[in-house]
Amino acid sequence: MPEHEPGTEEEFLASYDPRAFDPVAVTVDVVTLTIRDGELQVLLVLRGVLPFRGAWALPGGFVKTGSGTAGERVGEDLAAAAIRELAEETGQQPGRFHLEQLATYGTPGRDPRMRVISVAYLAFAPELPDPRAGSDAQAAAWVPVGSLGLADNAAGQRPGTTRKLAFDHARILSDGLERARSKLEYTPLATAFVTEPFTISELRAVYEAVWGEPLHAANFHRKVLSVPGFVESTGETTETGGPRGGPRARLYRRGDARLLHPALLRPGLEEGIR
Amino acid sequence: MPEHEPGTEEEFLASYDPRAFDPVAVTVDVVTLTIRDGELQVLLVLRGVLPFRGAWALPGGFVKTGSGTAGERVGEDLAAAAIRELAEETGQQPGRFHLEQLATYGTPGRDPRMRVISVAYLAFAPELPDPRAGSDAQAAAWVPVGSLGLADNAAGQRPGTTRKLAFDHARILSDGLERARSKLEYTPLATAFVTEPFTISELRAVYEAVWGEPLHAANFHRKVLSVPGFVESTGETTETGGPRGGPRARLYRRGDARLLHPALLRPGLEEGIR
DNA sequence: GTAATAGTGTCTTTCAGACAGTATAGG
DNA sequence: CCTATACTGTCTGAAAGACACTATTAC
Repeated sequence: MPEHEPGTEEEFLASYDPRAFDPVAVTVDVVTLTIRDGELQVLLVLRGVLPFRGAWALPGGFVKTGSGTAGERVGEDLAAAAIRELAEETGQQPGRFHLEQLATYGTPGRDPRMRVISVAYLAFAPELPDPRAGSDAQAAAWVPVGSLGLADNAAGQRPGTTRKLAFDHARILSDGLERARSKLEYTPLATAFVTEPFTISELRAVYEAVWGEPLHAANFHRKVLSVPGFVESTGETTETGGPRGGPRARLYRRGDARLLHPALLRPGLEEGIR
Repeated sequence: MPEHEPGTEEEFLASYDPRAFDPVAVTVDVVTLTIRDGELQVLLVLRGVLPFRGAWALPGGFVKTGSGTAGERVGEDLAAAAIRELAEETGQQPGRFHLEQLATYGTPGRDPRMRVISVAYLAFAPELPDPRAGSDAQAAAWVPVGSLGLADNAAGQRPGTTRKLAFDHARILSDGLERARSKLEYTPLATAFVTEPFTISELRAVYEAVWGEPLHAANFHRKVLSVPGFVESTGETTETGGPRGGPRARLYRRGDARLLHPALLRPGLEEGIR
């Protein structure tokens, strides 16, 4: 780190050498969640290159840092890199997802190649067509999270069919799932998993899939409608009843609330996590 | 990125050149909050080096990435770097703080020297002695957050006395404050701001300082004691009454709950953030 | 004494959850 | 017909907020 102390910021920056640093790489990894076949699924890629060739991993890649130096705005933003990775694998245009930063993972040795800092993002998507493999990937697929046997505290796991994820991606996915479960409680993000217009039952299916437990249909219905700004009625109903009978359901679109008051508290969490 | 496809992971890693990447630096910045003189304060340093010499900033510095290559576990973990920075400025031993990762900031141009990815951490500290300046800093001080005129949505600001922070540290601090306000609701983290044993009034003062509004003393008292695992009684009381009279208060220590059920909801947030 | 604070009792309102019941659809 | 589902009514218990009140200390 240069310490010759020029007088002005301009002089200082002109004489600054960014290559004096040890090599580090910055990547983004994206946990993309959706509901398919009534269960929570995550977008994974089958790695086609080393390291971890042949293992499943979260889609991700290196952030384009650019080669400019002082003051030039080169390279891409972290969120932009996440959107790019997501678009590569799903073939969807960016605007369709809710995307938020999850956490950053930088423990030495987590990538065998070099020191890698991974900024993980969390995306919520409505039901999408089958993914396509991007570069460096042999395949991309939606995988039920319950089939991954993650060591977290949610219900509905099948530890038998564990598929080992590359790097520390099991940990990242686990953190993403916990964030998703938590955010359903106090934000209207469940609506990011459905396409408009949607029924209250479809919304309930989202909660049941993410939380991994059945909810009381009648109380859920009343609760959703009583939270201001969660959903708003379109005045329409579905064309037909459900697949196994029942009346036509009313249709709703997303409301304008960004926080749910009061929140939808997750059941089964009553007696404290001590 | 080499693409000559050796057969095994070992061969691949041996031929991998980490220096083929554009230069990026990774830093940690720490938002350290405490309660002093009944108000929420943040630890800032007065920068003694360029860029932004003479401006106040969050304490932070470059992560030691080490120069090892394939597979070697060199360099320091991100959290370790945050603890190191914190210890440098406060002179306190690490274990006394609650520390958690806040978010990562990597917009191109946010640091005029080069592309810098900053992993921000959030620390909660009990009342501590005056800080000392570490390297690269002319001074370090506890600064009331209300005096910084941040553009956030909390009460009790004085936009007149704005002190401009270096880099995008105003944004980072603002995010940290919002995280702190939110975490007081559903976790027992308020206890990280007081020294054991503490009184319910001291705990209430923490909530009032962080949330920036007075709370109903009687209801707060009953509420805290009714949440299982939040605090546990020591059986002792204070030696004397308060500075302006009143009976001796009972003393408590931290309970074993990690989540508050039911939560202490923040008032004034009732009508939704639409 | 007065003023301030610690802590308790109790009432009202709100909300979550349980359960019953009605109406509408598919088969 | 039977069954499944959408939605409403109503009751109970938990909890938040408001207010009144007592007890204990500093001054």
